[in-house]
Amino acid sequence: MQEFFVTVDLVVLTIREGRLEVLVVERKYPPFEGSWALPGGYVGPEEDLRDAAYRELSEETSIGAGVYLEQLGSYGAPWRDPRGRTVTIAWLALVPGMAEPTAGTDASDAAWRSVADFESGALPLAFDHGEILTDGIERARAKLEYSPLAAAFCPPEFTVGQLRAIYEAVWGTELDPRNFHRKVTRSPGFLEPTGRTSNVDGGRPAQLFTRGTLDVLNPPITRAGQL
Amino acid sequence: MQEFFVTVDLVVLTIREGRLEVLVVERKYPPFEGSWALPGGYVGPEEDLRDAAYRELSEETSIGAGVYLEQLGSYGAPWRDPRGRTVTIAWLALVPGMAEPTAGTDASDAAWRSVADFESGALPLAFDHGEILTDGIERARAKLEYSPLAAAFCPPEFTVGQLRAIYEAVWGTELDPRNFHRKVTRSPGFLEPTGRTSNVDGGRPAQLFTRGTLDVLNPPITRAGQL
DNA sequence: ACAATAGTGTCTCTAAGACATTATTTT
DNA sequence: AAAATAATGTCTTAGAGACACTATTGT
Repeated sequence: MQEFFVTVDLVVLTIREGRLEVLVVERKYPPFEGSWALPGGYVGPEEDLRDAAYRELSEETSIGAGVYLEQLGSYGAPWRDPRGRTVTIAWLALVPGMAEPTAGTDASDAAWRSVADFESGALPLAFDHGEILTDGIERARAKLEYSPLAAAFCPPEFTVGQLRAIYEAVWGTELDPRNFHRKVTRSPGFLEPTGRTSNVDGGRPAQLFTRGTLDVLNPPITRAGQL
Repeated sequence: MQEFFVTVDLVVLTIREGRLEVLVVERKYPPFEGSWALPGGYVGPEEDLRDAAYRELSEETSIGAGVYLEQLGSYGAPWRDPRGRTVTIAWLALVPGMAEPTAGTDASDAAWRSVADFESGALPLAFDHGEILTDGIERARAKLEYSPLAAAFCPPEFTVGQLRAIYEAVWGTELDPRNFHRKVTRSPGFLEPTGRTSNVDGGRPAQLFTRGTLDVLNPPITRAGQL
């Protein structure tokens, strides 16, 4: 009965300057020395999988509790790691835009890179991390449709305009501000008004909201068929 | 660096006599001797995860190629298996109703049991397989909404009535036959008419269809708000 | 004839998409 | 004043849900 190494790898996405970005680390030792890879590491002897993912996330960013973290899937092709038979459990984390990566404690320098660069081929990744990242991006894009998850990219209080910017960055589309406003404000439980306002973007001050308690958006926000 | 055992476990669902059923095996050795469990087993030294899942499925049922098989998730709580630190990759398989379980080649007797029994607590499962099955059932229910996956439960040619019975069995609801007919026949790519008809259920002969090429149903079939 | 199931059509209502208009701020 | 963004309202249309009605079989 074969024994395996088990790791967790993280697809950490954020929005910075209106772009969807991913956290990558530079590998300092072989294999793939000098390449970019997803952050991750070995699961501890008595550590739960989610705890391992959360620990790796804490080590690479300044992100604390309350981060959105969901399991993405497992990858275990026989030769995916030349050091030995390794199965990795990939996790998807969505973090607010102001999160800063931590300079590498464990043999890595972490940096935000744009997802557009990855998708154009300008950011090759070590191991099968390209496949994992592709799956993570698609998961995030799909989830925005039927869940209020976009708020996970936002600070605790945010405006409808900021929320719309999240959708536009993740989907790479433009959404009608008026229809979007109607949709999210009239979906009960999506947003909770705080009564406060913000005017950081110029123009009329916008109402500030916090995340509501809704967890499934029905009917969904569709990304097909709008320009 | 800890080494782990890695297994695959299968949530195999089917529809028999209008009921949603799950394939379970009786454990013949400790731990959990005599209990029911999900079918599964160890991943081979040079075996891909999907191949391992497919191999276990073939060993337990008469199902051949073309079965729908998707990864459900990984479960790796430290003490989930008393024999040692084990991570399992769970897979969801949907098989047509006539599939028969194979009497246990590897220390198990396989049987179909109704999901209703499981959900009422009448079918306790070994290890954390109850949690895995709960997740698998929910995944199947959710996927029927926005994918043409229900056809995976059907024989190669089927009627709209048979397809509707799948939805009703999986969701435990009743659907309006006329609205359902309109929905599935007017979703381009969902169904391909064969020109043939069937009248096994009495009444007017029904058109036979095969699965179409569609893979995402937009707009979805909703399970909320209909009786 | 009657029961059963298949299939079509019609009506209402919700919500998406397109877009006009007003409101409130900064420059 | 002009530009920018927020917020509300109107119109059209697609599609869900409810349900009447016709079609074609077996008993």
